[in-house]
Amino acid sequence: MKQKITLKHIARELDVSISTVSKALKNSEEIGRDTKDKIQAFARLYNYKPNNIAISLKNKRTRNIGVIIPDIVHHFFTTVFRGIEQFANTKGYNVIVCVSDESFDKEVINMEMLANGSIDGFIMALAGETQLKKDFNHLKEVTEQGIPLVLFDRVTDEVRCDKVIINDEAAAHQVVKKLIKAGRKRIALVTTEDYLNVSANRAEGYYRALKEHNLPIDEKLVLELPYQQESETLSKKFFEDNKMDAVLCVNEIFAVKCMGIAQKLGYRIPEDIAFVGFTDGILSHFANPGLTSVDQHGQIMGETAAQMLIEKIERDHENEVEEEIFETKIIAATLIERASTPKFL
Amino acid sequence: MKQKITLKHIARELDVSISTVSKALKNSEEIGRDTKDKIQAFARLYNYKPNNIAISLKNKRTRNIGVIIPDIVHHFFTTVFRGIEQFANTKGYNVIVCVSDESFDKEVINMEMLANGSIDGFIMALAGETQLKKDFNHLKEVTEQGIPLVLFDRVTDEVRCDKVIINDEAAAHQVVKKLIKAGRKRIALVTTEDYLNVSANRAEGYYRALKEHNLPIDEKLVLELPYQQESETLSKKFFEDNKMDAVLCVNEIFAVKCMGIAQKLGYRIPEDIAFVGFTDGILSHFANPGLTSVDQHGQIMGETAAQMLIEKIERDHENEVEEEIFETKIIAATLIERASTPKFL
DNA sequence: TTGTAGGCGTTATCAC
DNA sequence: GTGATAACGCCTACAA
Repeated sequence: MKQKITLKHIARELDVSISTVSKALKNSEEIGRDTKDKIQAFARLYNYKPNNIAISLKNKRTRNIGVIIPDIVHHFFTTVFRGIEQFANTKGYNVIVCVSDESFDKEVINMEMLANGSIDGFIMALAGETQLKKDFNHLKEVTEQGIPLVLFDRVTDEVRCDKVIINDEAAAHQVVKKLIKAGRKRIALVTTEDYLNVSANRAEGYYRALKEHNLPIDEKLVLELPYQQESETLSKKFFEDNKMDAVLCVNEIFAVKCMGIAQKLGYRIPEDIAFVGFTDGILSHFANPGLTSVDQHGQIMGETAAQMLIEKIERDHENEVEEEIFETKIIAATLIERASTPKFL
Repeated sequence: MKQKITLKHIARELDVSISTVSKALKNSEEIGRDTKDKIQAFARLYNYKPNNIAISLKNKRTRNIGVIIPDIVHHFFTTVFRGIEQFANTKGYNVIVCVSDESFDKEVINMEMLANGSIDGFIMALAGETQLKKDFNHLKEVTEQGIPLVLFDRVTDEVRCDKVIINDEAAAHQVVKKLIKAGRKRIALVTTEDYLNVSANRAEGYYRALKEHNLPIDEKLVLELPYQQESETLSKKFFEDNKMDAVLCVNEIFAVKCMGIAQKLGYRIPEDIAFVGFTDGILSHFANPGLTSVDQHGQIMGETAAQMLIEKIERDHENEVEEEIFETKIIAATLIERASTPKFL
């Protein structure tokens, strides 16, 4: 087992000082040709690589970015993560991921852990519990310490930091409008409890479109399902009890489930009922019929977040002074049309 | 912006030495009650937290584990990752993820990057390109440096290290046997190019079952699809040109695609053709009909890998000496039966 | 051209 | 009881 070699080892072997070695390996002009050659050859031979930790300590920067997301087994977050990872990598950053599991406590613990020097900045989407609790002190502490933070998707107005979101409200609004123009009149909404800001925004877009077209708002056509739990009976009852000709779901899982139920009840899709989901993932793609779905461009969101974060990190590192300017970037969602809706114009 | 406070700051403020502060915060018996109280109170007030990087440098351990996987937007890997992350977290470890994107070069770069002090050990699944190239020097170097390594799923015999795999061969064998017992005679296999060891193993199980039951092996019933690429035409032709009554696919995406094609061609599932996939993910669950699928227990695999790795890390850290004993743990896959197959006994 | 010294933040050993 | 010192591995301003 050949241990990692350090500057000290090289210095001892070659009988020079540590700083000479350090400079030689940086090809400094200060050092003489022969010594440089000798040292560089030796370093190559023993495959010397500087120790990241030591450099981090010295430079007070780790080139790690911390990502905290509610769930990793979830297409959207996974996609965002890929965007973050890819962009970060091109800039020489590594990514440390922690999963909050929708739990406030885990989010806090993970943040504190990483904030003690492990990372140069955070990218995160709030846990459901955090949004419910509306307690953002852990975020505020981190930003007060001068650690850059970028929130995406699940964000809050109560923390001053950079944000990346999609235009949920507008996307939902546009979808419903298209459904109305296609002649649908009884349009249902299947959503989660509304403490998730994204669901709330999508619901608003839904309501706005109905109002604009003078369609009655029928609360019976709005179904709230528990987030990430089976609830077959609730949804079944919903479709048995109500007549509708279109359904907007705030995620693709709800959409695919509901399509299945509707199909079992004998409805034809999209002739009798049209379906639209959010999160254009693998399910939408392979559903039968294919599910028309709002693509949230997770990867772009991730890249954008990573870019904003890294820019801030590097700016902080150069200028001591810091004018606190925060941006919120909005990614435009796009509708992917498939067979679960009639052709829109 | 209140900067992070260090031992030094506390020492200066309270006019004691750094080592006194360090000891006081560890509640050392050496330090007097009053000084301890004073220091602890001050530390709490200013929310002192030791700097992870400094501790890492001192202790030569980071409490980070490096995970390198071919793809994160992939249900199986995601599930494994969740297992790793959860287990690691309970043991106080963080996880740094790098995605190799099936590329040999990226795998090498990422490994080298992390190996320079950023992590205490690796968990990884080999990139497709690496398996094709059969070049494992980067793995060998890392293990020679004494960094623990656990391979999972995509493993190789050429590297001596701990491994976690599922019994792919046996699982495929069992599935095919069940299909035969259910009266199926022309059983097809849809697989990837065979440099992916998992696909190769599954194919072997398939062949073995056929042989054991004296069924002819018809190479026309074996379809090799390019990994992760659309290939609608290839598969369509396959179903048009061949008669079969069952299909085993090495992943759920292939299975769902094929089911769709078969359905369009007018076959009833499972009456005319039964379908079984590997990777019991979201697609199998929501497919129509539900896809019978081999559950690879990704999460358990991840937990197991993390446990093996962390045990080795901690053992290494205590005993200087190291007897090189490597294990390969085999996770038993289980078959999740759904509507795409006839009821098995 | 090369080396010394100090520091990044922490801990452990040993001296006072 | 408390503090000085050295060390982890690296970098750099300054001396020689």
